[in-house]
Amino acid sequence: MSEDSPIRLRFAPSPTGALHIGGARTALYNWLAARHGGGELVLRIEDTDRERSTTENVEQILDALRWLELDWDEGPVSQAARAERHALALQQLLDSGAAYRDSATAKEVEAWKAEHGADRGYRGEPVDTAGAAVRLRVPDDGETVVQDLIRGPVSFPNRSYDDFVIARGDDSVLYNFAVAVDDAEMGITEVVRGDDHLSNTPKQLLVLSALGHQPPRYAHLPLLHGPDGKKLSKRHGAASVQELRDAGYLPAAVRNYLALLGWGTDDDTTLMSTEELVRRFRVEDVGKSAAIFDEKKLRWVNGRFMRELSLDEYTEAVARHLGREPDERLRGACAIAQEKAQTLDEVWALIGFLFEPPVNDEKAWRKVMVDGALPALEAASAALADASDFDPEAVEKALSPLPERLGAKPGKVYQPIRVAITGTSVSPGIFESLAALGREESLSRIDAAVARLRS
RNA sequence: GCCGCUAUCGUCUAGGGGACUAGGACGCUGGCUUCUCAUGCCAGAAACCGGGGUUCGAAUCCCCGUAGCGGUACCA
Repeated sequence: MSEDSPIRLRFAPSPTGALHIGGARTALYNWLAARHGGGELVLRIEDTDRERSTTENVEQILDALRWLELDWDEGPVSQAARAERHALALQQLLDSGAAYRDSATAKEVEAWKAEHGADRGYRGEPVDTAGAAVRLRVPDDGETVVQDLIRGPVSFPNRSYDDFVIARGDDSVLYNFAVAVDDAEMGITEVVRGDDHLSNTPKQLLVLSALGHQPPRYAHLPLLHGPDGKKLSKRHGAASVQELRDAGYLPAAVRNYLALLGWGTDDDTTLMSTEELVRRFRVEDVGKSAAIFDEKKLRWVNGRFMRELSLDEYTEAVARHLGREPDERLRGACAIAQEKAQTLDEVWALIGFLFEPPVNDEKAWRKVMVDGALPALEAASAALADASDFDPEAVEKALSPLPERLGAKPGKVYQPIRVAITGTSVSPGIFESLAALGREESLSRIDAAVARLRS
């Protein structure tokens, strides 16, 4: 990259629905490259397909970007809104003869190719019928070379490309034309996008050259696949950014994990703050091969980020996810659960008993409420009733003599208490859980369990 | 079909001619810690797609296969 002029990148999603993980990674890489290089990021919405480009779809993408905390310096600019600029550029090519009108149908193009060979692109004859599509003239000789930051030079023989259509019969322009014009006119210096665009790049280069524009630098990112090795889609679980949010992942963890999909730094750094990501990221270091999205590793990364949050940040995140108020009660609950959850979604299973009656886990009851449970609960009830105080330390002090006194292993004493107060066999530490529940409610739940065991 | 891209543990990757007995991370297995579940710590199993070259020497460079993926629309 040249050091003298500021870089300018763009993220240009087409609003065909939710922002998928692949698109999110492309956005992230653009953002990281812009921030790393002290450049600018433009958000452009590729909405020239008016059928699919609804305002809801655009809103979804903006939402996803905001949730990921990826900001942009300019836009969102609508590609469709730049139609006059496109029309001007189109006219320029028509006037110079670089493009021409051709009324050939798909069938006729196919027939032409059958006649001229499979590796030969279609070449049409100009007609002056209004309402005919506009094609760009592609040379028969030579090759068009994409200087790719990730792959190096990639050359494509010109003769294998059709004189491709750049505008429909109604003169509305097509993607490969609009992109080339917009990138040039918006002063984009680096185009960082998915690998699926590599084969389209020569077309954009041809348009740029016909228009007399300098091309930007390109970087084509390897695609993301699902666990089955196929292109990532809804079938693969959390495939969109909003699904990631709903599953209880933290934006910073998602950024860290996504950055690692196709890019690595040294041989032993995995967990990175966003500042560190910005500092270390270079498009040139992105790998060449497709990566598989692995939610297991995301979960681990997320768990690490969750545990590093301050209690206030943690409570805030949990509250937002649960749709509750981040009050003192929730804060106390979070304090005893923070070490145990990998996603925000898992927190409720751990702390729900503090806000609701015990759950009804029959399996846990049958497993734990066996011989010895009744005396243990009776003894615990008495000890807790007599406890001097009810903070975790006092509760522990009251309960810890019980196993020895009853001649039982600690688990035989604590598990029945756990099932009595939570209804299930998994919870935060038993002393902390009792203290958080409070003496009155704890005793009432333990006594209810005693009553049920006696009946 | 044609044009193109890619190929290291199950997964993400480091490595770019000798430092490779191929390193790290997730996951997995075992152990320790332990009131459950987690966490944390320790240990272990686990890979250079195949074949030819080039070279004293190839995971690394070249060629050919194979496989996967992308493009090939008056979609983006």
